[in-house]
Amino acid sequence: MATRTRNTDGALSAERIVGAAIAMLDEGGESGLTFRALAAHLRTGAGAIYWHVANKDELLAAATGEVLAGAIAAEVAERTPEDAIRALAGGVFDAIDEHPWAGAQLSRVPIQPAMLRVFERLGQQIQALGVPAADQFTWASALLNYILGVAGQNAALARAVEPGTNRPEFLGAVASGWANLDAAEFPFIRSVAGQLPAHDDREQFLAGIDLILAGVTARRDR
Amino acid sequence: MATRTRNTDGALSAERIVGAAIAMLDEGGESGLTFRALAAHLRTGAGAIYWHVANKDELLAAATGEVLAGAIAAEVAERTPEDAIRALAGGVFDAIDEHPWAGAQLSRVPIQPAMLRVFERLGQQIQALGVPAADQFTWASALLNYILGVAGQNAALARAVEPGTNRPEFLGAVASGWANLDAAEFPFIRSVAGQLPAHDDREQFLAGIDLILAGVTARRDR
DNA sequence: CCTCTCTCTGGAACGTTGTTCCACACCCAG
DNA sequence: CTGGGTGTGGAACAACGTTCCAGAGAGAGG
Repeated sequence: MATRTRNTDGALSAERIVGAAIAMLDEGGESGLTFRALAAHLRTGAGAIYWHVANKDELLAAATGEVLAGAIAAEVAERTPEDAIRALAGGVFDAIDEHPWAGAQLSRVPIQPAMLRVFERLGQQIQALGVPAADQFTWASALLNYILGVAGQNAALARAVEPGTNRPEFLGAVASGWANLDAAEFPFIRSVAGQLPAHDDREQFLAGIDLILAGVTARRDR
Repeated sequence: MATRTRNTDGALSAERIVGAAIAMLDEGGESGLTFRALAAHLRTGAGAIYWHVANKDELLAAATGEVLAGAIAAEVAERTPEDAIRALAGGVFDAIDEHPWAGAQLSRVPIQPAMLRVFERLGQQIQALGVPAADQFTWASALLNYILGVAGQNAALARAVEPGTNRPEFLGAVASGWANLDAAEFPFIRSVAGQLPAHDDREQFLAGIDLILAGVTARRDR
């Protein structure tokens, strides 16, 4: 019944473990987080970590939730529902752009607590837009799935680029590959290859959000 | 210079390996494919497989490409561009719904050859819809990312449900969890929880496609 | 003050994985 | 007949997530 907290300064805790995990994931990517390296980084053993964290999946989920917390905490209550959705989606994008491993996690597991909050916010704004009740679930899910798709592709790109080259160099190589595809079979991809290296990911992501929002208002007013 | 093919009947080949890999992935999910089990299934050793396949990533990519080939081969040249996009997206959905592991692969790696063909088809129909040149790349990417997001979530759900329960039972449990969330914080999710167990994934996916297409025509005619 | 117990630690050990290595069989060209 | 390239399969390696366990440390109760 007594105070069972023995938290001295240097003690292990779930928070310290998650924090160290985030640091290692940011530095070494998804493959940079192992229990051995994490234990070494915390100057302890692998077994001690399991006292505070059930397994690696839970650790990844906690790290992703932590990284997304900032994007979710942002206030709304201002401007239009469209702007609120844009701000929320942009915040999520910034988080997964800064921590690509979190994007991979989001698109790999079913909806987890942090993303459930995002879904709730999206749904509330969809409701505020006056969408018929029968369409709210489907249209909010469309927004969520689009966000998750971008999250996964962002992480995939980050994983593919990391070796030695930098991003524009990598995209330039992909673009020249696209430009050399068969002209009869890939006319569209050849025509857009030039836009690939210079395009702004965040801007393109938000343009997709706007496209879906345009569909929402068009269908609602049908 | 001579015919260097020694292909007798029981010999190993990349095609046989990919075929066996697909069978094992379909039966045991993403964790059901190991080089040892694959070697045993093919009555050979793990080392022999590496003569025909570079590594596991390449094997997964080939298996995913094979599974998507049918969806890509479907003809177009009929009806409206909207219908062509719906048919293509529906074909991709059917493939990843039947082989969830392929959906996970698509959302985990950068665009690969099979998906590049899907992107090409999407872009051609976006062009056929009369979309301004400056928006074609972005809007086709929006469609692709939405498809990839659904692919990833489908795979995540399939991985979460497999233990012993079946799908409606699992979704019912998730829905009752949603219904018991805090009323003040999660009004939207509580209001849509009832739709979760009975909803049709394919129908909802195509409704999302329609939503984006509505945005395309609305923005185009702005 | 002693001792019991519960929390927490850290390193060894286990089983499995992807991958590499290598000795060896097979078969066609010379 | 014989050499070398093509293909095979099983042993071996390094790394991983996870489990196990002996024990340190501190507070509670006698």
